[in-house]
Amino acid sequence: MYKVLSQKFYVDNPEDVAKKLLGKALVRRFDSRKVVGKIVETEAYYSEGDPAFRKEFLPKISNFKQGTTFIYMVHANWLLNIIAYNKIFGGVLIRALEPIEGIDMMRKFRGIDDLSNLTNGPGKLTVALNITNDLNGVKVYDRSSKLIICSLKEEKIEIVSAYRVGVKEDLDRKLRFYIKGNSFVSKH
DNA sequence: AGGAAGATCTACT
DNA sequence: GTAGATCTTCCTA
Repeated sequence: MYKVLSQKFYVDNPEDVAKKLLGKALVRRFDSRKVVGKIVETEAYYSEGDPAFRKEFLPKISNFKQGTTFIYMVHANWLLNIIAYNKIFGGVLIRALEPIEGIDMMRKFRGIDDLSNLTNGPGKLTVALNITNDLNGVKVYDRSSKLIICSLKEEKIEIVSAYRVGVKEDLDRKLRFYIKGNSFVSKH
């Protein structure tokens, strides 16, 4: 049902990968079950010329290949990024999901029932999929990983571009992308 | 030891 | 929808 995207998918500008990831499935595998969400909101970050990029991370991650995860803590939340770049090193922050499968497990991990509040934010979705530090550096293009990204049935979507959320100093470019009309987007 | 960080929750207008 | 408190790890001194 889910087809894993190859590593090539992530060899591209963060900006383009961020757009291409919309509508794809983020799959969290457990021993016998899985939790799946459709990616509905992303943001692109560049390691150069981007004030919002946290340079102090660079020494640790600059050798990360395209298609690996980079997970870090901000304000008591684990945030999930996928390394993606062509020339200039960068990544894509996954900001929101639409729950597809394993919704009961998401509810359990989040400790709440409200479906619309399970995965509509970068820190919420990591809780809902039980993503923490120990999934840092995982290959999302390897089907044996605990976290993978797959294609879903093609759907026609409209992409909205916007300024990034929460960054202290943003660029004069719209690097946040989300699926128009989707109710799981974190901020409209 | 202290501060910063790309967020979330709650309690309001 | 905004404002303020608080969340936890990591980095710098």
